[in-house]
Amino acid sequence: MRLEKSQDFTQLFSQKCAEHGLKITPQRSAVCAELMKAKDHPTADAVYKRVREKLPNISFDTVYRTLLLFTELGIISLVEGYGEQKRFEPNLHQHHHFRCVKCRKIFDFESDTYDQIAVPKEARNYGTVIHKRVVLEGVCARCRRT
Amino acid sequence: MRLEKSQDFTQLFSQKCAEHGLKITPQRSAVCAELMKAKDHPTADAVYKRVREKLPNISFDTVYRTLLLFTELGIISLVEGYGEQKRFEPNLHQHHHFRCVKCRKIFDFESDTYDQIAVPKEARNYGTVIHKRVVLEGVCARCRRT
DNA sequence: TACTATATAGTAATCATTCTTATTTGTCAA
DNA sequence: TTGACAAATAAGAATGATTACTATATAGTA
Repeated sequence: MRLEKSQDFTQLFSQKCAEHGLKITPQRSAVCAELMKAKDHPTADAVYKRVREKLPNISFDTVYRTLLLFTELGIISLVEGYGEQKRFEPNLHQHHHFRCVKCRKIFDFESDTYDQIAVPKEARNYGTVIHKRVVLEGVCARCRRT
Repeated sequence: MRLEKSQDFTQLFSQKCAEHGLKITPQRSAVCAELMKAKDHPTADAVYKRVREKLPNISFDTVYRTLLLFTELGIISLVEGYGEQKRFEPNLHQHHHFRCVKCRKIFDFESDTYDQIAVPKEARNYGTVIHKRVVLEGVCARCRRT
């Protein structure tokens, strides 16, 4: 059975805090509550603006730290790639990416199967697709060894 | 027939410069030459360090501008996502992304077909896959209208 | 309630990116 | 080949996101 989002969050939040001996503060609860409502992929600044409606004195830093903490705890995640330096892609041929989450290296690979998969109707409704890529995240062989 | 990479670049570079009335400078040629050799997905700083071996007086700014220019011209591209503010993902269920290249909005969608596609052998050799996501880039319906 | 480790606010530092300006340099036409 | 000029460059400053620091406040617990 799939839990409701609000249950997911509240449950995960208290569970993870307990597990890691973290305090449940009004700031953390407020950030948690906003994430629960979020239907988008907010930046730290966006979350800060929303939370401030409830807790006008909260600092940006606290929101930011809390978001990173929640990411560590697995309550939320980071959208792949964002928040790092620009990276340039000299390979213009259609290909896909394996990204190492440890060393941040990106490996290219080609796959006819991936190239051929159709764009689902739901996605087509969002707009015109220019480019399609499969992004795999994981730990590369080299990082796995160390 | 697939062109050699060096042909791609040199050809594209002169062609695009001519098309757009851009000057062929030693700096641009040097950046172009480095990209031609690159087998990775370098940051601007990495390209700068490499180019400086040939042109010790080149400024970081010039390398940076040149990379962005080449991206505009379609000689290279940007790896999707990198170089922007962190974005947090409150949706933990397996899903995929449609990203609008204009307004930068990200739309989630679910797809059993996408979930089920196997990881190709080549990619498995790179390391252990933790997460798999299809990233579609395009122009969303709202941006298309304006 | 009092204690203590943890968390917070406020601010400063860092890093990537972008902008500004004075100078230099390709390109093209004479 | 030379001169004119638009375009490009170097150097450094400005901006914006992120991270670090520190004194104060607070949640959790005995």
